Parts: sequence; structure tokens; C-alpha cells
Amino acid sequence: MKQIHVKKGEILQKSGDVNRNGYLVISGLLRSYSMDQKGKEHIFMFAPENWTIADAPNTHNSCDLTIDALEDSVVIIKDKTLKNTTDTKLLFNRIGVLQTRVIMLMSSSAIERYEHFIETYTDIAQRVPQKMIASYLGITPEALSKAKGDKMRRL
Amino acid sequence: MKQIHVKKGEILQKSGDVNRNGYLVISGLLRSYSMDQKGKEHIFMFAPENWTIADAPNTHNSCDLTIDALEDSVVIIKDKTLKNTTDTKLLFNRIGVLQTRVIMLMSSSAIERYEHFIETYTDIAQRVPQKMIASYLGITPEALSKAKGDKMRRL
DNA sequence: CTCATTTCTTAATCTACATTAAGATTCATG
DNA sequence: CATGAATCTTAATGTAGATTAAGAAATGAG
Repeated sequence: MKQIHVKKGEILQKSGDVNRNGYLVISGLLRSYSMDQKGKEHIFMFAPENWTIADAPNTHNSCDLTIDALEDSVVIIKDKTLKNTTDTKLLFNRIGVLQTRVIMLMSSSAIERYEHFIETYTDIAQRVPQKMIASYLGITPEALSKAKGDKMRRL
Repeated sequence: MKQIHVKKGEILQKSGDVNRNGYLVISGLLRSYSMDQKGKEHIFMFAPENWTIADAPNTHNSCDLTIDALEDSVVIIKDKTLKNTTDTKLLFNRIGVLQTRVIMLMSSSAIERYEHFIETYTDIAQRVPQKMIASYLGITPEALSKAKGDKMRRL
């Protein structure tokens, strides 16, 4: 837990780095963002004074988000690996699920989100009607039906 | 912390209720969903065996999500009001922000998301270029510029 | 098993937002 | 202050997904 000064534009963590730290912003402004396949940036969070910004833990223990400074900032680095009670683990898990969901909603097409859903929640897909999957994905049942049809025909 | 049995279709909490409980699914399947202005349902989460489903705390301490059973289920009701260390509060806060973000992305138009962003993060909007706000909202800078222009002209 | 209801598919049309492009404005740096 | 770079706006065109509608298939209650 140490305090550092970062200049505007400086990168605190890159996508792919070992995921170890959270950052508490004392002054200035940080942001976190992901990059899609086309190289387009999607801002996940802004963190002004007093906010914490961090990357939720994934299975590989690597970072999905890049974090950099939008203004000269003073930041306290926090070691996340400490927090390890059962309860906090559950909360971190939920944050991870939501982070993935936001990134998918911002940067993937309906069919890509559908494929990701099927991979991640195989069993659920077989237990609920398709229109509920569509509702979870943020599209209409008609759009999902069409997307699946198009996909089949392309094989 | 007590165990209950719920039938398929039963509602465990309604949008607007006091937000007090979380639900650990022992068997069966629950879902949480929100409703937009047009009355359209947007599924926020599915919770099969072993998952926890809950509504993040908002400022009014009321529920944003409705939770019901998609299959006959056995559920343990957990009182959330216990967890009150500084750390868990921070985590709950982050979950709340992400929950709102997901719901906005699924059920609101670009301009509605923009208006919500401006209300919620006034200061940030004045400190970053517009193209970054667009990136946060999940749209292109051109679309944001146009939406703002259209909005002005309509006044 | 049967009939009613819900769900799924397909297709036509519509709309919000993306893409591309070009000019105007603002900002940063020497 | 000057100039090049970044940002913002506007407009034309393209496209993913929404809406509407109607028929087919699956599901469920009696």
C-alpha cells in the first residue's frame, strides 16, 4: 500500500499483466478500458477523486483492462491479494461476472454474445426458453432466432 | 438465514420492495430482471444450483430487480444487512454501479444513457473529451454529437 | 389425448446507430 | 502567436437489430 504520482497519459496496468492491484485515486482522474478485436477502445470506468478503480479477477489471474491516467494524479496502490474471506471472494466473483457482461454488451455483436453465453452457461441454455436467453442478451427473440438460422446456413 | 421451497413462477422479491435479502440457490433455477418504461423485461441474471442472486443496494434501499423462480427451487434466504465492514461496503458499491450499467446498456437508448451519465457524473463530463464519454456509453463520437444536436433542436 | 397457450421461425419493413468523409473548431507545443 | 494535431460537427450511406405480422411447432392443463 504505497502512494505514487502519475502523469497524464501514464499507464498503470496493461491488459495481460498479472492482476494484483487496485488503485485508490487521491487526486486526478484515472480510467480503465478494454480493447475489442478491431482495436477499438471501450471505456469501462472513470475514477475521479476518492474512487477506487480495479480489474475484477478472471480465471487466468491476468488483467482484462488497461488502466491509465487522464490527468496528473496521486494514487494509492492497494494489494488485492489480501482480501480472502469466503464472503469477499463471492463478491469479487460477482463483480467479475458483471464486468464481463458490461464489456460484452459494449463491444460484441448479438451473435457473439449468444455464443459466449452458450459456452459459459451451457446448462442454463437448455433449461430456459430461448426468448429468455434473448432477454438476457439484450435482443429480441426474433433477432436471436434469425441470428441462429443465419449461423447454421453459413456452416 | 432460513431455507424455503418455491414453486416455478413464484416471486421472491418485487421491484420496489425493501432491499434486504440475498438468495442462495440449493436446487432449481432463479432469475432476476428489470422492466423498462415500455414494460419490456430484461433478464439481469440467471442463478442455477449453488449460485447466489441478489439486488445491489441503491440509494433508496429499495429493489430495482424482481426475482422469481424459473423452476421449482430450494433456496436459502440470506440477510444482507449483516455485512458491514468498510471493505464489503466498497464492494457492494461497485456491484451497484455495475448493475446499473448493465441495465442501462440493455434497456436504454444512447441518448438516455448519455443523460443518465451527465446527471450521475457531472464533473467527469467536464473533464474528459466527448469521444471518451461516447466510448463509455458504447457508441461512436459521431453518434453522440448527432444525438446532442438533435436534442438541442427539439427544445 | 385434445385443445389452448406459449414459443419459435420466417419475412417484410423500419430505425438507431455505425461507417466514411470532409470541413470547422479547439487545443497543445515550439 | 503560429501551426499541426486532436476533437467536434454535419451529412451521406450502410447495417444490425427492432417491430410487426402470421404461420408452425412445442408445451401444458384438463
